[in-house]
Amino acid sequence: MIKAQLEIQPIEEVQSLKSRTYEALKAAIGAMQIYEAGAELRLDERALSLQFGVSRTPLREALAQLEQEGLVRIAPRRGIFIVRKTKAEILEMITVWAALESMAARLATEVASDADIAGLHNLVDTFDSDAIEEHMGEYSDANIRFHAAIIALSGCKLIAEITNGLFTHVRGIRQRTIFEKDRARRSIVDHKEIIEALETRNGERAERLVREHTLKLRQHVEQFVLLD
Amino acid sequence: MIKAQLEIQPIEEVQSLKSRTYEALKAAIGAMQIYEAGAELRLDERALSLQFGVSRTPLREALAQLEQEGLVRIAPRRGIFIVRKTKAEILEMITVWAALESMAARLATEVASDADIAGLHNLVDTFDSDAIEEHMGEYSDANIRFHAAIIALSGCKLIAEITNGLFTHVRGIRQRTIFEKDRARRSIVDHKEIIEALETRNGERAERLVREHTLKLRQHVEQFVLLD
DNA sequence: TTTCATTATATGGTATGCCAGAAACCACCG
DNA sequence: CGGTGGTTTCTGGCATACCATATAATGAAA
Repeated sequence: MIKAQLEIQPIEEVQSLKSRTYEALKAAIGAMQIYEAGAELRLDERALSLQFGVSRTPLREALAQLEQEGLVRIAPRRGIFIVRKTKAEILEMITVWAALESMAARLATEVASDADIAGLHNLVDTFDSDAIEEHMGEYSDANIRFHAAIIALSGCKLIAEITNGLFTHVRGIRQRTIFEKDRARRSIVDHKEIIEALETRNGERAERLVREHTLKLRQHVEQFVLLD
Repeated sequence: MIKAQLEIQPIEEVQSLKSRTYEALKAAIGAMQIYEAGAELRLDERALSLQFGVSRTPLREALAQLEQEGLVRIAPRRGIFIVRKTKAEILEMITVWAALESMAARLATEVASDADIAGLHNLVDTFDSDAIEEHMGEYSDANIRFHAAIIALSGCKLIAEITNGLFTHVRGIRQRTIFEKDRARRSIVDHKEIIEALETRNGERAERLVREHTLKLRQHVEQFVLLD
């Protein structure tokens, strides 16, 4: 079929330097191992301005946004510092995550289609075998995507937005978190139960399972992860 | 008891123009009836800069933060607009609120002191009488404070932070929301049940009651409040 | 040598000016 | 009278210069 229509391409929307700088900074901070001892947590406006090739004005606007988001702290005439979350704050984030994702699961039982729920199996069944410990990296990713999928199934954009924001902070911790073999295996069992609850449209149960699952993570972090 | 100690007052920390402008703008937007028909939603940088008596630079940084927070939308070379939340977005906010406050109630049963829980009675028992409809304004305030108190009792700063952020958006709606007589009365009954669940340290029940209570509000808004 | 005051410098805070794009306006032409 | 093209104006984006303060460096006095 020949297209007689003019190919309208979404116009090359060149974003503002502010937003591009914001994205770049956020990515850079995310990729940084800020919890390593001796990590350089200070940002230099002028140096960054040179590195990004933009003036200080859009850079500062981007920094103001990151400050609002809690990723950096701007100390007047002292410096700009990447924020290291305390363990207590991390635990609170996981708690909030538990609250939101469990609500998402409840919503999913009400609004998600059977097909969409069935799609969750792809993120779990793959790791059905006993050789979980050999695929820790992949499992970790699938784990993340599983939880993101439940949130997506709820159809609640706001929950997705907030948890995304939290993930930005927790991401750094996650890499330090070594999942013990039993945790990974138990996690898969949990996930299967969650899927079952969703499939049977059991909102109460889905909510409870998701909450308890995430609170297990909370307790694990509280007990075994060292910070500060 | 005479204080022999020097009274250390938190030094008059004159904040930056950026943060003061941020606060002022946020308050101004909050006080504005943005959902009135014909409300002026456009902000003019230069005009604001004159009104606040600051240059455009700190003003723009404040606006960047408000944009990050979702209160305004900055359209490049088009204008700066106060964001009007859609009804769907309001409903999502209430949903998130339900998730967070119910988790807060659960936490409160675990960590709050008996005395603090008992303090909740002050925010409910006052309106025990039948003449609720004559004190709608006060009840509305007490209602808000009741829910804020539960969140405070949880000890989770993050939940308080997020719900505060949501409140900024919902505040405008709240004034348009006319609580029917039955809703107010039923609300008080709910609150009493919630207090009882907290007092008996029944986490499951407290969580459920708070969730259902807030979801009632959600349904009410969905059904009766007109937006857009 | 240590300490404290002074000075220098570095760094974020703010003001200002210019630029580019979008919208409004207007005149010309069909 | 209506539409189209050009011009003006309005508005936010960005760069730059200067300012104020915190900190480092320095030197003089104890």
